Amino acid sequence: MSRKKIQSRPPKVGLEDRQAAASGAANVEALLDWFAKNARDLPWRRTRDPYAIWVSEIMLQQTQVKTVIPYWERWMRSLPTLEALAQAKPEEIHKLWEGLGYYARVRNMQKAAQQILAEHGGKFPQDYGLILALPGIGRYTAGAIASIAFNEPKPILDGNVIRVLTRLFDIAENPREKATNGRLWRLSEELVTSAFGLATPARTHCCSHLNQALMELGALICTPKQPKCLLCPVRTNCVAYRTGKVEQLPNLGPRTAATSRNFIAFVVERNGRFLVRQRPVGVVNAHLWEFPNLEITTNGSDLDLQAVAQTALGTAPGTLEKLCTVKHTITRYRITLKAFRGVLPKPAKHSNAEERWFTLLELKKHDIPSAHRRIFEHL
DNA sequence: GATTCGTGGCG
DNA sequence: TCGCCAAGAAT
Repeated sequence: MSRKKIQSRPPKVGLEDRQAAASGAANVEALLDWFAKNARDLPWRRTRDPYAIWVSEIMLQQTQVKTVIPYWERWMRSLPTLEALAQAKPEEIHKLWEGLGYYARVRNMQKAAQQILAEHGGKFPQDYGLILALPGIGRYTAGAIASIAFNEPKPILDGNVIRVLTRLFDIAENPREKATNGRLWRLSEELVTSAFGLATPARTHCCSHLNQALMELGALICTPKQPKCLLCPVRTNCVAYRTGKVEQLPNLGPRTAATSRNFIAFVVERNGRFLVRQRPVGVVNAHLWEFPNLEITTNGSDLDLQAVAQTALGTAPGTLEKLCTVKHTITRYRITLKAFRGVLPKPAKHSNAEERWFTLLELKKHDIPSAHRRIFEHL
């Protein structure tokens, strides 16, 4: 014991967090008890299969639980094993992902599955460093899989945990700044390490449950607005609660403002088929199919529709009738997409983009970005 | 470190 | 309606 003091390396946890660490064990006990009674019955909580947990974690990146549930269930029915994913056709995995967004996630997942087959004999690696080395897996996801599937004492830090910890320890600095972010990771590590020490024969999932408890608390109690502090298991230790600053945290700073953009899309038909193009690699929604469209900079009142059609299609349909207007937001752009429908007498002569004429049935089977899928619903 | 990558839920 | 935000990663 005294040897430890003699070593006297700089403390991993800063002075400001000494007190926090001291109350750590109490917080961990309270969180584990609360989680045991209040955890939602989510489908991926019924398994400890690392593959199934991995799939859930990738889907849950920047995506709400409610949205993910049906996707996860469909995915696990279609591709129940790592081998199935590794061998699946790219079109199949894209279709299973359609509507979830961030499509690089699903391509990275298949790459990782193939890598696991090649390098780890098809067994999902248990070692944190090996998990972290897989494509599409960063520090958060590696920690989540290591702790949830294998009960390893690895920390996690996501939007929920940032909110819980900045409030619990009254951290007013911006969590996105490097120093503050590092401090939050260390606090998270303190908690999961403390949980690891509480393992008993009756409690064999301490790290898994502690990490999930932090996120569950953020999702159910320690919410961004109108947090339910009176129901919080750690409110007596929560500095922001005691000082009435809960709603002011976390301090994430200003967001980049949204800008408006306008697009015109053309739904052209010929012999019962519709013209679509595949978006090239390197742009938003790469690989997905959409109706030919063009961004316009005018406000639309003095728009020469035939000229726009000429540019977008290489030829102009005789008549164009308005089909629908779709509004959607993608990252920092507020997009208004006006769709017009027409018949093309001759084949459009065409651009470099991959181009097809699909029947409605074929269209339904392909991966289409959300905005264009809403146009499709009007057909 | 700042940007980019989608989409939908919710107040 | 509109802005915020969600089990982040890659570049």
